[in-house]
Amino acid sequence: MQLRSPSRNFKEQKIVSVTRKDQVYTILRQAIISSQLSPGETIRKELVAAQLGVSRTPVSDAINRLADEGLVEIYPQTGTFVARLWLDKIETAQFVRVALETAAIRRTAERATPETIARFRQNLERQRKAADKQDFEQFYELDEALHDLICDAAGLVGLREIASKERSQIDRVRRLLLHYETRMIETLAEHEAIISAIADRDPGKAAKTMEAHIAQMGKMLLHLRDKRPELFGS
Amino acid sequence: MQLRSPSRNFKEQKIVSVTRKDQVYTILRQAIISSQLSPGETIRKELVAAQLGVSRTPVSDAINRLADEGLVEIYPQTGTFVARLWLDKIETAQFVRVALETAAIRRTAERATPETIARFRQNLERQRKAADKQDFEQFYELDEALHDLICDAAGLVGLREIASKERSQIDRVRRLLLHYETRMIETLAEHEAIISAIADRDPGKAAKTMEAHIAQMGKMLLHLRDKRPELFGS
DNA sequence: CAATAACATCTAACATGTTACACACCAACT
DNA sequence: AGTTGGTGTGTAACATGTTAGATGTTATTG
Repeated sequence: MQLRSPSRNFKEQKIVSVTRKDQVYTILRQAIISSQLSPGETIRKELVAAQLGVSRTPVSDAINRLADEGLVEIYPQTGTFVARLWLDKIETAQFVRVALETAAIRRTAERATPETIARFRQNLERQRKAADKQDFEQFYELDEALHDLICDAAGLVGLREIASKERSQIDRVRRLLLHYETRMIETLAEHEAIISAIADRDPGKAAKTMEAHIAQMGKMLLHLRDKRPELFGS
Repeated sequence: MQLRSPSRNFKEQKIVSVTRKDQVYTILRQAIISSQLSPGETIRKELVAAQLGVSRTPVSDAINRLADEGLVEIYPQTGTFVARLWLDKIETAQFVRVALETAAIRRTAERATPETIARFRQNLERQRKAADKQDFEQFYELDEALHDLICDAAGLVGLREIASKERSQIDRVRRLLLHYETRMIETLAEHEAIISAIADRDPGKAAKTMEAHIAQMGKMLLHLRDKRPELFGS
């Protein structure tokens, strides 16, 4: 009857309520990005619900969110599938990624403290070790951590989440291109260029490297499409 | 029993299935951005469902999506509210907007045909007329249409949707700042600068204008916060 | 009288039942 | 044989019932 005063009264800060749908979302997202679930594969909500011991509702909610993110394709009254790879969408995601990241780097370069840069370098150090050991999993974990660090260093609330979401397509593609083992070295070189650029306060330099890197990735994607066309759409 | 072959068989192109949740989403989003629903206001799912003649399910789905978009705040087991204005989040949204838009403009400038530019100018023409008539509604409609045109001209699939989503916060703020009637003229000037920059293939020029514009908007937001603090969070 | 604990109330989260529709399959017809 | 139309099946979309928890209020206790 009496409406509660609009939220001024309660916790202003976002409560990190981990609901079931959040958990399901996290699990499925991880499975998709890590390619445990392959592009094109059917997702059976009911089965997922049973396996996770929840009802269909939180599963549907999680999948809706993943559909927004472009990680699953929902065909009404027909089925839900792990999103296939669409070259044009990947291109767009690359574009958005570069746009956001160069802007973030520009901003970070202006305000990075020595401690921040030290943290970057520490991350790079560990990346190098992971690359030496050919530890893909560890490498990509550090890779994402570095991107998060850069976003955080830009000092913009919520930027990390936005960037992470827009990157999800690309994160997935990267995992699929893992076996092209030269990638890690190249990626590492790119990261070093980015960090140098920040240290030197010359972000334009980093952008150049990124562009070249992406062109390279495009080529490998075409190669992958020849080998495994079933992963691709269109 | 037999799983249908994973989607290779059916329509590859996105089916524009307008489900109820899509409709509810569109209606609510429009209401929020146009400030028919004020920041901080309570949203009663059940009431909305009754008013629209649907069940609670599509309403919940739509609201979840709006929460992802940052247009509503959901407090579990407590209530759902039209998102209040958070200056730091608006700052982030501005950052993302500028990053995406300058990148898009840069790309568009490289590939814009005379026809595309003519379409831009036609839009500007109509904006000027709307500004003369003080027709806010029409003006902002054209404004959004121009941004869409620029995104489309960049030739990247899905970029328009991404940009539009990330802009929603800002679109809402703009409407709230409508009464500062000088805005339309300023916005129009900004748009003219952008289009000139594209025509001259000098996107750097447009970025400068945008920055100034945003600084101006920040000042007005602080003013609004003094006058109507209930619209703001934090 | 202040602090606190029990309670009532309202809501989102969750569970489950129902419906409508897209697609596949097969039969009939040209 | 290729095309068309009817039918069955499985799924997402939708409806509705139930549960858990957050908050405001009131009672209780020191």
